[in-house]
This record gives sequence, structure tokens and C-alpha cells, in this order.
Amino acid sequence: MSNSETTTPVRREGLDFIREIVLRDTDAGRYAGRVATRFPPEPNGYLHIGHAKSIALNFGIAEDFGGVCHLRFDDTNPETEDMEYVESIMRDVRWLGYDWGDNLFFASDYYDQIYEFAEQLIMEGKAYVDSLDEEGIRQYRGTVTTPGRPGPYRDRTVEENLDLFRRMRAGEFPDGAHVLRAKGDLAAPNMKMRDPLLYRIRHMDHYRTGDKWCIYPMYDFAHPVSDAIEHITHSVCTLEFENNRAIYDWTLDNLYEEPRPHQYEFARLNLDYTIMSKRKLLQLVEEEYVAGWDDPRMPTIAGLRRRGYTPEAIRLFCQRIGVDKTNSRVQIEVLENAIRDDLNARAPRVMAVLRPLKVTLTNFPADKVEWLDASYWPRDIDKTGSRQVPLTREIYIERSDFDVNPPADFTRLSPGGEVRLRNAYFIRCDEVVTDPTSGDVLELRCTYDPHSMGKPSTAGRRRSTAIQWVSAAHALPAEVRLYSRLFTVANPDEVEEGKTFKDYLNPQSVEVVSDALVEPSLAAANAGERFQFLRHGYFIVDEDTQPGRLVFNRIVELPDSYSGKRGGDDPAPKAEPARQAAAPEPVESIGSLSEGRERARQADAELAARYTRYQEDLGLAAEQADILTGSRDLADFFETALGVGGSARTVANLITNDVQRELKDKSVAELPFTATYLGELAQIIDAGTINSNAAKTVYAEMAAGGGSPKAIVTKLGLDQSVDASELEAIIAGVLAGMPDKVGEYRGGKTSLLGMFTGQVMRATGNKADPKQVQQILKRQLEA
RNA sequence: UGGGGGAUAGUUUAAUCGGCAGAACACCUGACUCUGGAUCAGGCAGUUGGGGUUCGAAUCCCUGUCCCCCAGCCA
Repeated sequence: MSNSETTTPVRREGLDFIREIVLRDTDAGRYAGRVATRFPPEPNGYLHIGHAKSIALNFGIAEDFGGVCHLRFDDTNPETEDMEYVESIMRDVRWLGYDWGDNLFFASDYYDQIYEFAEQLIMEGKAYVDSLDEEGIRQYRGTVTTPGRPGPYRDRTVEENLDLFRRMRAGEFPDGAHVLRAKGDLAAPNMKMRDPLLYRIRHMDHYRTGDKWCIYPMYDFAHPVSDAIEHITHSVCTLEFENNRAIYDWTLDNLYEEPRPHQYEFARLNLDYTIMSKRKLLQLVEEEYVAGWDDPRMPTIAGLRRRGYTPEAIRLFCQRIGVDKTNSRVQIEVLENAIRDDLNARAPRVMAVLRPLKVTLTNFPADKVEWLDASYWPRDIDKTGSRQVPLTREIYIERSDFDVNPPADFTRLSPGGEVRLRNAYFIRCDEVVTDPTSGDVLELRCTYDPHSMGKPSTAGRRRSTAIQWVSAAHALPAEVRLYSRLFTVANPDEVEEGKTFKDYLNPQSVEVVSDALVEPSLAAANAGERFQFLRHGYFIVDEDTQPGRLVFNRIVELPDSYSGKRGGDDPAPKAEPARQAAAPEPVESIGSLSEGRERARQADAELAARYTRYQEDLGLAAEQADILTGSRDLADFFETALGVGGSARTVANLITNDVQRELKDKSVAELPFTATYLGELAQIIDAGTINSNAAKTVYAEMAAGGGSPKAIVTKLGLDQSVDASELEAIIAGVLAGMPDKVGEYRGGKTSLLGMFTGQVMRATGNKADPKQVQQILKRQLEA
């Protein structure tokens, strides 16, 4: 697959936004072209499919850009972390096919360094020891709507802070007595910046550092520092850390210099019919709703592995779901389809009968065994290899492949009907033996057609499915575990009042078939081998397999368009009436006025007067007048620009549409151009010196600090007109270069006109008049 | 209610100075088939609502709506 690809980044559309950032940075020579990412799990649980997305992203970026990806354990909380988890995580990452080389790190290895940084911040007056208890800290922190306020310990001297902090480390205080906090802003709208905690006291052995420490750094402090220590360039994490980026930047701005690591966030994976919370998964394990972290129903990597998923399929899945910042839920089918796509070409086909129905071939000699050659692969898979399967007088077929009273489109066996035995003969059902009391079908008595081997089903013989079967005398008994979704609802995190996610567990998530029969070639199958049981799905030999006792897990079913068509287990036709309810909704936009600007006018009679005047005297729309009179600065700017001589409409358009963009992060006073320049621009637009397209170019230059619009026009030669005959020629040339597109246009795809216009405009250096261009374009195209 | 982030077919996503709304999965049709699988061909279907700027808006401006995150001494 990707092995043959080069490690050179490919410039192409569809790069996810993080790779785009990395590409931009490498192009700009930031970090001297170096790329270093990291996957930073906390060893407090097993990895799941959501982590696979992150792993694939981080290691994938490193691969694509010829960089490295570190595996770093973010182990700063001694309460929950354990070596068992470290080992499972390493096993899973490796199994997924990623290699961290020598770059295995632990945040706990940096404790000394992190501590030194903490002292540095204290000495610089940027951190302090707070002795408030938890409740006190909460009180002083305020809420999302009310600002926090400084607590009584915030102004301790550097000496006092340092002394206290050192004594914290020395173990002089009990848990919770003090914490180290960054001196942020207690009134910050971002709650995370209200003096975030950097260190807490925890008298507890750590699984790696033992009893060396009794104070432990918080994530918000340890993480950026760890990144910086490892010279990470791009620190990628999930969306819920967006607010934490402020602390990340605060920390590194105080401790390091650019180029230092920067954090970027993407949306974590949500998969339908499963959960991704480590806490909840742990609950399922501890409360024994599942058999363990590697229960085949679990979305953990270990569970998927045991289920029979391949690393390739999981990587394919990660590739298909993409990376973005949109909160989304991925359909489970995407995962299932990935494993089917992978296994279709990899899993040999064999025959297994899950719910056996005995069939006696009455014209087949009782003591005869006919060994038939059966290919492991269907003809569309480019592989060879076969095994021998024995046919005898007594065989078993799938109960569901026989129907006493079949529907018209049934292509399997029914009384008096025929069916093909896969890799063998056609048989006809002559007699159905039923239980006289229950009416259950006990056995079928059939005759086989000895001349039908290898013959197509044409010649009057209606098309039948080729059904799987096993010889009664040779079949191997097997236990087959049929897994399906763990939860009954798509989103188990969304619970009804009074319920928990556990109330939505699917009681039928596993069905154990203990008396299945498989063909004898499977006798030597080893744990971990995968097969397709013809017409059933993909299966893996489970590690519970014992000599003489095969155990299979169903990885995924084969799609079945037949049962789908007949409305199998998921009927629910799309409700149509909803359409009506969700209909019109007469939202009349009155262009409601922004509160801020409204307030400004209420507080300033002059602004209010201008608001009226702009509409009545200048003829501006209420919406424009509103924007222009949001502040004195802007209104004055408008009037100064207007004084140059352009029309009110043009000046207003320029300000309300273009200047607004600059005003998002600048004040009027900080604008890189003067009102007079803007007025000049309006003037030359009104005068027809430049077209609207060119006007955008000129404005962009001005916004970049380019100076006078007239000078820009001259510099770029935008005032030179293109004469008609010249334009005709240019247009003819453009059209001649795109005969296909011209054909499409003439075939009715008139939406291409915009594309042609753009091409011509570019060819003329934006000097042509687009209206004229389109006029000529249409004439030439319709000629 | 403060701050941060997000919204393109049913789903996940693409569209690099404003210029062809493209793909995958799902679904539907047909072809083919010793798997009601696979494959192939075709089809359905979309820019969060309203207004503005422009020859031209998913993209720029204004204004609504909806969703997610933040008040752990977890990460």
C-alpha cells in the first residue's frame, strides 16, 4: 500500500487542514524544515479506535513530511496510571503499523526539568503558591458569566512563594494544602486563564518515579513543556483543548523562544453505536458487561484485533473519515466497509454451515467419498490455490437455504426445486421429512445430477444460488461467535432522563453458535487466521481455539441485498410526513441592527443624527447607515473619504464590505490607509478608470500598506484599457485552448461562463471590463 | 448570560487571488456472477436561514438560527 510511496509531501487538493499548516510551515522554513509530532496518551486505559485516528494523523504527518513522531506517555497523574496500560498502548501502536523508533518518552522523565521551570516562573513573579482549598479556589474563580477575583495569597513575595514551593516538594504539607498557580487573569473571559494550576501535592507513589515526588505537574503545564523539551513542531490534539491553547502559549512564551511548538486541534472521532470515553469503557470492563478490554465487541484496538480487524483496515478507515474541526458522527458502515475491502482480497473462501439441515442424496452411493477440488478464491480475485472437499451421501446445508414455501424471487432450495451445491452438483429436493408433531423440517431427501458438475446453469436450468454445504461424515464441529453492535442506539452518550449509557447496551451483541459445522480443511487452522465463510461473512480463528475445538469470531457480515430488499432487521421506512412540518417558516429578515451600534447612537446624538441623514440625504440603505454610524471614528472616516468626491454609494460599499474586514482586528486609527486614499479609490471606481475586479486588487494592495490607489493603479497598469479587437483575439485564444469546455458549454452547461470569464480576466491582467468580456464571450460561444 | 470553536448530498468530506459545487460511504437501477459477495455501468441527492457587495459568492460584508467545548488539585 503506502510502502511504495515516497516520503516527499505531495502538494495536492484535499490535504487536511493540519497537513496544510505543516506544509505552509515547512515551505516557510519554520523549524528549519523539521517536522516532529507526538502521540501523547495517558496510560490510564486501553487505546480505542478514536486514538487510532490521532495515531494515524500524528504518525501519518511525520511519514508524509519526512519527520518523526514520538510516543510520549503523558503520565502526570499517579492515581490512575499503570504499567499495564503503557504496555498495551505500545503493543497497539506497533500493531497498527507505526514505529516511534528511539523516540519513546515519558513526561515523568521530565519531572526535574518541569520543576526547574516552575521555580523559574516563581522567580519571575509569574507563578505563586496558593493556599486556598478546593472550594476557595472555585469561589474566587467565578463562573462563565462572572469574573473571578484575586484570592488572599496571590500577592505573596517571590521569596515566600519559592520557600513554600520547595517545602511542598520536600513533603512538608499534606495533600491539598497548597498548589502552584500561574499568575494569569482572574477576570479573563477564558476560564482556563483564571490562574491555572501548575502543581498539586499528591502523596502517592507513581508507577515510574515511585516515591521520589509528592508534587505532580498538571497537564496544562507538563504538556507544553514536554513538547518543547522534545522539540516537537506541531502539537496536535482534540477540540476540547482549544481553550487550553491559551495556557500552552502562555507557558511556552514565558519559557521558550520561537520557533517553539504550537498546538492545533481537530475533532475527535465519534462512531455510531459505540462509545469512545475511556472512563465508560473502563466501566464496561470493571462491571463485566464485556469480557475485558479485548472483548471483540469493544471499540478498543485490542478488541478490534481480537474481533479480527486488520491494521490495514483501521488505517484505511482513518484515511476515509478525514480530519476536520467539525463535530461529527461516523457511520459504523464506514468501518465495516473498510475491513470488507481489505479482507475481500485477503481471506480465503471456505464453507461453513451455521444452522445445519441434513440432506440425504438418495442416488449417491452410501460408502462413496468424492473429493472435489475447490478454489479458495472467486474468479475476480487474482489469486490461486485450492483444497479438496469431500462429498458424501449425507451432507448438511444451511437451514435458511431451504424454504417450504418460497417467495417468487427465491433462488435457493424448495420442494421439487433445484439448487447448486457450491463446487459440486445440482441437487433436486424430492422429499421433505418433517416432524409429525411439531411440523419442523428434519431432513431433505434429494437426488443429485451427476452431469451437472462445472456446467453453467443455463440450458433450461434456472439460475440458482450456489449454496455452501459440508459432508456429514467429515464436517468439523465449531463454536462460532456472532457479534453485532454493542449498543442499540446510534449515540449512547445521549441518554434519556434517569438513564445511563449502560441502559442502551444491546443484549444480543453476541450470539454463540456452539454446533456449527465447518469443512475439514479447517482442521489445521491457527488462531489469528481469517477466512470468508461463503455467503456468511469474514471470520477469524479465535485464541480460545483448542485442539479439536475450533472457535471463530465473526468479524463482519457480508452485505446482503436480498434481505435488505425484504426489509430485514432494520425496516423503518423513512418517515415522510416530517417534511411537511419542517416546511416554510417565514423568516423576514429586517436586517436587525446590531445592539452595540444601536447603543452607540443612543449615547451620541450626533451619531444618531448622521444615521438618519445618511439614509435621507445620501440615500444609503439602513443597514449601511447602521454600520457607518457604529462609532464616531468610523463615521468620521466615512465623511472624510466622501469629501474626496466619490459617490456616497461607492464609498459606503467600500467601507461596509471591504474595510469591515480590516476592522475585525484593527481600530479605525490603525488602518493601513487613510480616509482620503479610500475616497480616491471610490473616485476612480466611479470615474470608470478601473473595473470592480481591479478595484478589489487595488484595495488589497492598500490594505497591505501599498499607499495611494492612483499610484497602485499606475504601478499595476490597471488603467490601461484593452481595446475591443484585442479583447476579441484574447477571448478567441482562451476558447481555442479549451475545446472540451466549449463543447460542454454549447451542450448546455452555461454555468461555465463564469469560468471562461475568469480565464479571460486573468489573461488581460484584470484590465478588461468583465461585462464586455461576457458579452463577447457569449457571442463567440454561440457562434 | 461571558469566552472559544463549528455548520457543504442521508453520512464523512473536497473546492489553494471570488470563476465548472467534486469524491467516498449509504441508497436506487441495470449488467455480470457457481457467494443475493465482489466488479462494472448508470441514477438520486448538497452550500444553516435572510439581506448586501459583484458581471459572477460555499468563499467577502451585515444579521439571524442551530450544535460542541470551558467554572477538576483529570487529561
